[in-house]
Amino acid sequence: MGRAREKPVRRSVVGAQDRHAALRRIPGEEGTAIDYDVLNAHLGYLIRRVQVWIFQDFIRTLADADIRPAQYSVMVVVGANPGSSQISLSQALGIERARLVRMLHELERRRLIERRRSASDGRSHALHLTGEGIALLATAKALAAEHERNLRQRLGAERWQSLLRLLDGLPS
Amino acid sequence: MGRAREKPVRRSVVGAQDRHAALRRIPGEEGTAIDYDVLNAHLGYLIRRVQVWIFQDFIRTLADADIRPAQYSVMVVVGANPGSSQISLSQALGIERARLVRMLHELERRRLIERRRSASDGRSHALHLTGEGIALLATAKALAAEHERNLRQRLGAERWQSLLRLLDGLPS
DNA sequence: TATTGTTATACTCTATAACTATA
DNA sequence: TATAGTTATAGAGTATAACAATA
Repeated sequence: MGRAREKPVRRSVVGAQDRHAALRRIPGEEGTAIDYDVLNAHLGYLIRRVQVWIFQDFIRTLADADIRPAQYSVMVVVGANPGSSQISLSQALGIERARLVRMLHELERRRLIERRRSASDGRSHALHLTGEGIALLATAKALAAEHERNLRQRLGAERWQSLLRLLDGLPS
Repeated sequence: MGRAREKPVRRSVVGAQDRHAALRRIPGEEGTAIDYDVLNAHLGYLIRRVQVWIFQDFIRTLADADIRPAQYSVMVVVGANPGSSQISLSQALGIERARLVRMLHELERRRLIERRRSASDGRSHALHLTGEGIALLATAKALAAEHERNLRQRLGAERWQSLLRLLDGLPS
C-alpha cells in the first residue's frame, strides 16, 4: 500500500503533460507526522509501496489504449510467442488459468486476440494477435515506453538502472 | 504477477522448516521457453513480480498469527501511534477510509483494536491496541522478522541492503 | 488417469458515491 | 459547508474446486 496521495484525479481527456502527475506528488506528511515503526525496514512494504506508485502511472498512461497491466503482459507475450497455449501463458505470467480464461474472453470480444484450435492437441488453444491486436500492442508499447522514460526521470537514471539490475532474474 | 510456481502448497500444520518453501522454488522454465519480450525491461513488471513473491512468503509466515499484510501495517502503525484517527491512518498507509472501516470492524471483532470516541472531536475515533492486540503484534513482529531474515538470506545480504537503500524514501 | 480449458464460488483489495453526525 | 466515519456497489485479482473434452 502506497502512502497517502491527494485525490487520484481520474484522468479523462487530460493531455500528455498531466499524465504523470502522480509521479510528481509528494505523498505523506500532510498533517501530523505518523511513526511508521518497523514498516520502513520491511523490504516487502517498501517494494509494495513503490509498485503501487509505479502501477498508478502505468495504468493512467495506458488508459488511452484501454489496457491494464495484466492485459498488457498477456498481449506482449502472445505477440512474442504466437500459437502458445493458455496453460503456458498462464505459467509464464503467473496468472491462474481460470483467471486467464476471463481475460481472454474480454480480449477476444474486443477482437485483439484469437483462440484457434490446436492441430496437435485437441484440448489446447493456439493464441494469436489479430491485426487490430498487433496495432493496439504497438500503441501500448509506445505508451509503456513513455511511462518508462518518465519513471526513469523521476527515479534518476542511476537508481532506475540499479533497480533493474537488482530485480532482474528474481525470484531465483 | 510473478512467474509460474508449482502448486502453492496451502500451508496448514506444516512446521517452520517448510515455511519459506516458496522462496526456494525455481520458477519459470518448466516446459517450452517463453519469450518475455519487453516485459523484463519494465521496472514495474519486475518489481511487481518480486513484490508478489515476497508477499507470498510474508502471508505464509504470518498465517500462524492469522494476520495479513494490510492488517499487519495497521497493527504496527496503531501500536506506534496510539490514539490516531482512522483518517490519518488511512492517509499514512494509503488505504481507502471505506476499506479501513471494514478492516477495523474485523480487528475490533477479534478484540485486537479498540475505537474510542475522541474527546476533542466528536466525529473521529481514537484507535488503540487492546492487551491482546499488543500481544499479537509482538508475535507478528517476531514472525515478520523471521520472514525478513529469510528474505535477506535468499536475496543475499548485499542485494537486500541495496534494495532497502534504493527504495526507502520513495515515492518522492 | 492426467491435462486443457471452462464455470462457479469465495475472499481480498481498489474505487466511488452517498449518507449521518458532527464541526 | 466541510470533515470523519459509515454503508453500498462495482470491478480487479487471487485461490479453489469441480466439470467436460481430450490425451
